[in-house]
Amino acid sequence: MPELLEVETARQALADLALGRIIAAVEAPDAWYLKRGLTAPVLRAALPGRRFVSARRRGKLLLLDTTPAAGDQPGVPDGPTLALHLGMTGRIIVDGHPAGNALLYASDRAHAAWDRFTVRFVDGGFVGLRDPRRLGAVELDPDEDRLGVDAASLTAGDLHASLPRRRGPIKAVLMDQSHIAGLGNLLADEILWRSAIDPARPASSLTAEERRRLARSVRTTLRVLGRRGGSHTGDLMPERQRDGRCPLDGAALRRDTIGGRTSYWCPRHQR
DNA sequence: GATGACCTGTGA
DNA sequence: TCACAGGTCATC
Repeated sequence: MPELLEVETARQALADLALGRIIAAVEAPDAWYLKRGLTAPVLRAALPGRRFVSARRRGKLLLLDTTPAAGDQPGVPDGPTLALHLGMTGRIIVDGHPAGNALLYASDRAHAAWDRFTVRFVDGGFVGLRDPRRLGAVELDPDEDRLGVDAASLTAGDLHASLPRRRGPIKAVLMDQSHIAGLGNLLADEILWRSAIDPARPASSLTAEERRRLARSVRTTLRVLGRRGGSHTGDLMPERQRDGRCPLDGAALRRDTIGGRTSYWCPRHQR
């Protein structure tokens, strides 16, 4: 479950290790993995000869900008932008080393068949996307604005502007990538638990004070769990099971489907 | 806005 | 053996 924090770890690895190296070849053996009309021949025409010049992230989407053409000096992004999505079980591999910790719900083994996409460099190294479950994706020049504000820079003002107009459960709104980008199921549950807000509450029913509390909780949760090592290090995580109990007050946690996802929450202090 | 499909490894 | 994990998209 790579959420914002895991994708950010991958972004840092790419920024540290993948920039400035000349691309030699692209391997895209799984056509289904290429989205929005992209094909392997298009990639092979677009990338070799260029270098990655910056590694960005918007929500859960990784973005690698490239230099204009072969021979041009690195530093000026003017070529196509390669977008990588990790889906549920994707991991970035740089020169054979996986970026970040092993994922929950995903095998930590390496199968050649799981290498869905690889960019090889002239120097012999490579950047790869390994994904057992095939729920990730590769795009070229994606529409970045289909994603909302990145959760890492969310402000109370953003929530004041949007939540009063939204009817759906607050948890579904937090996970709507076109509204706020980067939060997945685990982070959303942890944030709402820390905010003491019932995940099924209509977003429009939150008071201004609750919106402020929620925005603060998004920042705090990302910072704390980021330091601990990822989305799976939340206080609520060990109790995400049947018969789980609230780490705050000991109440029996509820397990409900909210926003289409399994949600754990405390009916005593989340209101 | 809610639901099911996609995909496949894992563990009960 | 089979429910379940869940990010995203198509469809209702």
